[in-house]
Amino acid sequence: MPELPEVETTRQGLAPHLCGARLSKLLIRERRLRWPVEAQLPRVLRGQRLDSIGRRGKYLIFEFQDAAVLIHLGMSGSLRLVESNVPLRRHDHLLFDFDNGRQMRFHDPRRFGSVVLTRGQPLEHPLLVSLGPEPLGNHFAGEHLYTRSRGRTLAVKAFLMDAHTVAGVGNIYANEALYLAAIHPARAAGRISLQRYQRLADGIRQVLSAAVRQGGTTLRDFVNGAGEPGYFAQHLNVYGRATQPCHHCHGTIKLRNIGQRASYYCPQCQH
DNA sequence: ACTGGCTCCTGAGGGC
DNA sequence: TGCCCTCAGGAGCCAG
Repeated sequence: MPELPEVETTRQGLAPHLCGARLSKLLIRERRLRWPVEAQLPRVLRGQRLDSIGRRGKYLIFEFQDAAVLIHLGMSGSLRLVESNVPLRRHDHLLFDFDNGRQMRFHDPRRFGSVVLTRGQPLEHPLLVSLGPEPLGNHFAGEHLYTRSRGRTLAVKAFLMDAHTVAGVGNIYANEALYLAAIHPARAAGRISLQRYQRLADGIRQVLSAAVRQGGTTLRDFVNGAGEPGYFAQHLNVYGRATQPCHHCHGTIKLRNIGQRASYYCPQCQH
């Protein structure tokens, strides 16, 4: 499942090979993604130079001269650079050919991902404009979490995973950050002190930046732009470790559903 | 304004 | 061994 570190890993892998190149051809093989891929996409982008690849939360922003493309990887999506003579795989839905000979393939078995065209300021697009702060940016701190959570009764883990609270913190890293901050995932968001939220913000930064350094977490099939896996899985403290011993207290890691999502935690360490 | 539930989809994995 | 069934999971959307 691509989360922020996997998306950032993808961005860093693609940018050096594609920025500055012109899109020579775009083939849409399957337009039924989260939203139907706009039929005009190839016509609008053809011949345009790719100026940059940015990221906002889990959205990648491909900025061309006169338009931008927002790509979300959903939970099974990936973008890979290949030689154009590499055989197509099932679920290779979009093929982007660039004039430097590179081809980028959007692959997504479950089709929860999206490829959206925007002609205006990408950051003002409805999908991006109301996102919370970037967790690895300069404006993210415990004060923000504390202020936003006053009066809220939902579980802190669901609060964290809401992209309007903070952008890009998904299930794996929400579990890990709450463990680092010793906060129980089911605790009501509005009943956590400023001091504990500061510790949580630190935990989020810590776990996300470590995962970016490791090239992301490969659980099942995540690969970067070159088709390589990430190595953060071996640093996970709780995610996927139900019934195994806590690294801190040696108690047993528990699994339970919170907000319809698998939540892993140490009942002894987290309150 | 919040909150929880539904929805899209496929492949992995468990049960028999 | 192989088939069938269940279900996870991001996040937009909607109803209460």
